[in-house]
Amino acid sequence: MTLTELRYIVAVARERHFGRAARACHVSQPTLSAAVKKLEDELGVALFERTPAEVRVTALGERVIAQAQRVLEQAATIRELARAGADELAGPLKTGLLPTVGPYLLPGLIPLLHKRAPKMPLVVEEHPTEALRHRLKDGALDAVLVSAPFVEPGVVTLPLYEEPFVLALPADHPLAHKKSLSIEALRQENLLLLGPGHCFRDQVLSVCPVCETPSGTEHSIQRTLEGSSLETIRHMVASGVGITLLPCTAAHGYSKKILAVRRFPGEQPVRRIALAWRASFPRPKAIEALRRAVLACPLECVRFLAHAVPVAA
Amino acid sequence: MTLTELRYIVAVARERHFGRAARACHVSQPTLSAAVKKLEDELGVALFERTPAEVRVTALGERVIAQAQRVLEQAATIRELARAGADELAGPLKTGLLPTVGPYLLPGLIPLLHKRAPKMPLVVEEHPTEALRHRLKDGALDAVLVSAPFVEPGVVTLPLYEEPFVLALPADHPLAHKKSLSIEALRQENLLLLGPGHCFRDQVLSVCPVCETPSGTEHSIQRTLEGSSLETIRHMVASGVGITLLPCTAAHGYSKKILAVRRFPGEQPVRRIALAWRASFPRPKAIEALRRAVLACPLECVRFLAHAVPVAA
DNA sequence: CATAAGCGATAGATAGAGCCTATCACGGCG
DNA sequence: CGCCGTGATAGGCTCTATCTATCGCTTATG
Repeated sequence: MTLTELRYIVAVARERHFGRAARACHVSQPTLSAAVKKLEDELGVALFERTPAEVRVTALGERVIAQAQRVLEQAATIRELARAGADELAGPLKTGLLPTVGPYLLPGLIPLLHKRAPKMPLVVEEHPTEALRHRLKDGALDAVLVSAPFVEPGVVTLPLYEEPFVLALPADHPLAHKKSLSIEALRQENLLLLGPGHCFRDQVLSVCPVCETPSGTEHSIQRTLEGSSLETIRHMVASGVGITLLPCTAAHGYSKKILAVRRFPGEQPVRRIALAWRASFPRPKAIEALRRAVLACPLECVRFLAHAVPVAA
Repeated sequence: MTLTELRYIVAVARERHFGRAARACHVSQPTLSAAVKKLEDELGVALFERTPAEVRVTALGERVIAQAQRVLEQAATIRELARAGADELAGPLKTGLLPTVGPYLLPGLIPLLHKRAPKMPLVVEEHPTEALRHRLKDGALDAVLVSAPFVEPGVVTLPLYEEPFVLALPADHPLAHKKSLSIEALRQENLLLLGPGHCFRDQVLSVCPVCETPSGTEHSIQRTLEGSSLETIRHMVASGVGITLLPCTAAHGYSKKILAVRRFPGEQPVRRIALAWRASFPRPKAIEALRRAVLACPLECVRFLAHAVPVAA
């Protein structure tokens, strides 16, 4: 039994005439006759009674043809489903990003993407790098925004922008007004840090000066704040608890009279935010739309990498 | 799109593995891969995301496969319909017969046929010959029992039995006891006749003697009883209104003290009852069952023609 | 009554679809 | 680094869906 054969018997039943039915199906009359006969043989029943005057549908044929029509309708809805879903820019895109990225990127990204791909809602999750990696691999996420390097077999990674780290400190802190600023100057400062697992924490530690201690090398005086976010740390800095390094996109929002933000001179510490997706993900246009939307985001302090080349691991 | 392809994608979705799905479908893995790809190309969408670790069903794929399952179920119903209807001895057989046959044949025929083909109810209509002819040709009836000759293009006719005409008359009628009986003796009798359109009326007239009248040749004194049946005529004969000729199967039922029934000696007038059906009717076994059931009917006064050969016009 | 026309079935030929085996490319794993 | 398992690809074969041409039957018509 084939869908073609079902189309043929429905046509014959409708036209009550093999020749007309064949024309309606755009095949020759022998083709249609043979197909009908083949189906009748396969089913072991006569669907039509051929008389010289007319083609009559048997009692059983009526039921079979009604059912065939149902099958054809259902098959047609498959095509409709496909047509409706053929647009890669339709349907939710499951996206994951770092907690140190989301709050500062999404407010600009979401409206942009909604304008460019209105039928593609962005479903967003925030997780640390390793959770993002895992959820990307097992299909829970379609795309992730992480900090480079991000190497994973079967995953394509594409850097989107470089984001300098800036120093955030209370407005009345001595370093807020010192002419020359260097990383070294942080050695004796009380540095507030995100909890372990946050890649930004590790990046901060890797650029900060270390100090000698009895137990070996240690970083400057620091307080790790478990379960906190950049936002809470910023509030704490503003309230005078200590200083911190922030991605530049996370530095704004406080009055300068309370919170001072300073760039480092010369070669600045940076992180490189990259977009990553499974190489096999079947909606490349959705990825591309997301990429372009990120590049168009109003992030004033970052350096966009519009012409970076995707790298597959 | 083919039903085979739909089967394949459903299997892949179920097994989440091309190789296992191929085994489940009893085809090689490349065959299945190619078929899935062909369907995806035709629909213009990706149904599966192939990763080294596993095969993932896309969001759209989920919907397409659910729909495909529905299509396959509906297609399976066609097979079930056909299987249930493959028995030619199942389903009603639309049968028509003469009003002068039905009341005398059916009481014996129905139980016999019900025993031999329990799943084939006999749907019965009584009509005059021409109405039967018309309804047979246009498919309203599948088989008819008529009086031969019955010639019709595309229709096969097969005589089943010969039925003598007998004389019915009041028990106190002179002819009821006369030793020698001949058709000629009816010349002056009051002959009761069915209305025009009944073939039996014509058959009776064709065997009865005619008498000369001023306006030409006419039959013996007769009364045509419009809208009547053999039954009513028989009652009228019993009540003494006149005499009549009856098919022998219609002669029984009255006490001999009231209604006398006499055969004619020698060559008897007869009618030949035949079974007729469209040559193209697709249930020959149903016709054969009906034929055998008629031949097995307890009609004591008829001569069965068990070995007659079907004749197509 | 013979001829012509209409219809579905049949015959023979051809192109394509479906299927196979063998092999490749790629990632995972010891 | 080589081996295994996966799905994709290549090459070849068979079957089938389709075509054109024709037949056989029935009906309409001169």
